[in-house]
Amino acid sequence: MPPEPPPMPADADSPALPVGPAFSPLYQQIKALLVKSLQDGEWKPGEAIPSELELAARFRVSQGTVRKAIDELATENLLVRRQGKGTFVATHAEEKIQYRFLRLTSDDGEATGWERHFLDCRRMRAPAEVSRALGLKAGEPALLLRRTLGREGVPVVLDEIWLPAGPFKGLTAERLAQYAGPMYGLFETEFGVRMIRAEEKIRAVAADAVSAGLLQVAPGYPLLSVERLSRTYGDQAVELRRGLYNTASHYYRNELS
Amino acid sequence: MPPEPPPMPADADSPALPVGPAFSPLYQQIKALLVKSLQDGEWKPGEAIPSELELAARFRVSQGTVRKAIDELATENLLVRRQGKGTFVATHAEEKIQYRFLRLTSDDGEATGWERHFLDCRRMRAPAEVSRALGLKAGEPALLLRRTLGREGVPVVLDEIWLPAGPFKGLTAERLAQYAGPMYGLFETEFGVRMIRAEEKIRAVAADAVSAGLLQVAPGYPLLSVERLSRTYGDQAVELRRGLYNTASHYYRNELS
DNA sequence: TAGTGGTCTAGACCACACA
DNA sequence: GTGTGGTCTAGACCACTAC
Repeated sequence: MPPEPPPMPADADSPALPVGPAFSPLYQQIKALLVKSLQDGEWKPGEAIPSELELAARFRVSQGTVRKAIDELATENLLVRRQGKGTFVATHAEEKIQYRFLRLTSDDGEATGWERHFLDCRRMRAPAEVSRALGLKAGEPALLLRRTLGREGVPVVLDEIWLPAGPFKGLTAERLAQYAGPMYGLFETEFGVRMIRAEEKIRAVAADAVSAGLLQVAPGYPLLSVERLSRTYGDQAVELRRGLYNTASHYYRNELS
Repeated sequence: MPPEPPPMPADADSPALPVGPAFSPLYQQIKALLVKSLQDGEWKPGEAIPSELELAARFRVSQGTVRKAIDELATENLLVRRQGKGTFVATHAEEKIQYRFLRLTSDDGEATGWERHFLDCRRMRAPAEVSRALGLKAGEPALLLRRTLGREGVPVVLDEIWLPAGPFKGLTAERLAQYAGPMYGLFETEFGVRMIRAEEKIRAVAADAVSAGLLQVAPGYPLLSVERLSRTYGDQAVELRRGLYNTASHYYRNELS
């Protein structure tokens, strides 16, 4: 559906409304069309999208307009540009930097990978708070997954992960254990769910008995509580996760500007 | 100093070096010139910089090239664009959103301001760790400032702030107390030090006796420890701060993508 | 050599703010 | 109305990658 060649504001259909004119630049419309193609699976994670000139021809706009749309999608990490090669759909699998969303760094800047250990994966009724966050209907089932991440035999992270049962039908701890690479990579390739962005709420809490046992610390030990709500295209929430981090030899890094 | 009008790569001066050609796009050079003008104080925080056309004429490049340079500085929060009005130097003072770098949010989304209380401001020899972070020479003096931020009479944040004594000569707790607005605003207007970006390292810790007293919690209570290194132009570190946050009814928010 | 993204230009017109 | 930033176009050339 090519938009009108002359860049006109979407014309007001109702003359005396108090709301704004809802003007939308062409490149924003192109951007929305690109997101729709991503959402519809026209291009899959890791694949190249058509070249800028092809897209310009398809949408009947100039290359510069397509470029601006892609630029924004690239800064939002939906796309990745590679000079001389093309523009690619971002992916959590096959990435050099694994665990794109995990902001935990070791005090000594070592780069060894994480030792993963899946505890269990149960299907159950979601608590009201989880249902609300994930937009589930009352009584709709969810999956509760627990796992740890460790370094040199010592557990550092304990994650409790809530997922809507529908899109993740067939997910088991065994399946996760045998998949090499980050969890979000498996979600992409096996369930077609792509994590685009997330919000985290961070607090300091005292370890309860269960968490203390799993993280090998004393009850009451201060832990970082990281509550993450992850979203896919269209800002739809698809994961609620609560991580407990032992920050004795790791820290959560953040950059401000 | 206008760069060469023909956009040529800075020509290789050493033919057989294994290093790259150090090609730098024109708009990056313009960007560097703009940063230099900011650093030299040609335009002060809150002021407007010249229009894009003026800058294009000054640097002998097209408006589009200036635009791209400004775009990047705007996304880095060094400049703020306001359609129809101009482009302005970012400031911590006179901002609608005060405390630009404080990522602490109340559980109920209330927007009441912070109650500030300055405890003391002492000039002293900086510990080695602080000297290293701030790039001070051995024995060079520093200021140690302590303060709390509270809501409804309850302290929530305890900050311990290290500053190089030189640039902040004359800073006292009294002066801070009588200044309305965020501390970084005063740093800008009174000392010409502008905080541009910062890195934070976040951990969970147990309250020690002193902190517990000041934050009105029991010793051992879990607190969020936020260590912030703030930088000014040229990535020079100018502040090392350690905040202890009571996250009983507040959380540190972060967005991932 | 061909194809991709990256840079740069020049000019037109639009949306917004302010006097 | 004038000046500002914002959008859009068309075309040229450069840098990088792969064949």
